[in-house]
Amino acid sequence: MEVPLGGHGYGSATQPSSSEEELVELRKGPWTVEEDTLLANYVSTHGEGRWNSLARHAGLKRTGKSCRLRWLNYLRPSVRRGNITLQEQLLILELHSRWGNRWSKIAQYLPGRTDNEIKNYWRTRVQKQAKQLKCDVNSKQFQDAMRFVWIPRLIERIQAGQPTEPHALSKRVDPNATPDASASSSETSELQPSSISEPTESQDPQAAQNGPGLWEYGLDMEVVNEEGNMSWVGDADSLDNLWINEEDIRFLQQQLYS
DNA sequence: AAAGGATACAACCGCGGTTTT
DNA sequence: GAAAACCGCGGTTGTATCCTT
Repeated sequence: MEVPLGGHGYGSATQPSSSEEELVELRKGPWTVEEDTLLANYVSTHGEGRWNSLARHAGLKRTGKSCRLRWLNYLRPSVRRGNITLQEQLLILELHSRWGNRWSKIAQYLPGRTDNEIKNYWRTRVQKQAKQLKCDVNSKQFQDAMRFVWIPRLIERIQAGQPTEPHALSKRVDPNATPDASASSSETSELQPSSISEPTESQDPQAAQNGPGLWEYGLDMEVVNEEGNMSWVGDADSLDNLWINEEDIRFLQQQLYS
């Protein structure tokens, strides 16, 4: 499948801005099988790095940046394929709460997953939830919703689908929560309702119309006030116990990659 | 079955930091 | 020490595919 230069809406081919070599039309857009083969063969022989010269010596009419991205996000043998598992979702949520959009740093904790993949996951899944709640993904209320609802539910489902020895994680899960029937599937990328609490009238009816959001996942908190702020049931100290710590992260990584 | 919308993912761009010349 | 080149990161966009109406 040959892709014409400048195709696929990525703009026309560009010229190297600072090269003293003859002007070469650079390709953009999707990579062809031939290009992938060239790149993979070259890297396997000469190793990674020095991407600009690599691109030239490999005979690729691509920028070094493009080659690097293609290798790291797609061709590299260690790239992990398939759905983001529950454990990985949990790690992403947890680590993002600590570091924000430091995708490459987060990716370090998920071997085989690329920063691009994690970033895409965040945008498509997590930001969707925030949108449904009609709040900013970085807002306090959404952070709290993740921290006190989403993450505990994920832990719950991981535990339910993993009949192993109880771990410290389980202590942090809401004891009143009931594992849902679909919890054994680790491939499901969408959260399933477990102990469902119906949205109240004071919650956004539009959000309820838009399908299951965090409200449907057993949100154990008080209603939204006039300012759109949520106040939580329970004191902060007890809720802090729901948070997972470094040990938990190591545990999850062991579960994932052992 | 077709059209339109939503979703997932690959790839580009700009920018800032680091290394090399 | 300065300039150029390189590298990596995060944000954004385009498109193929799936889903809904």
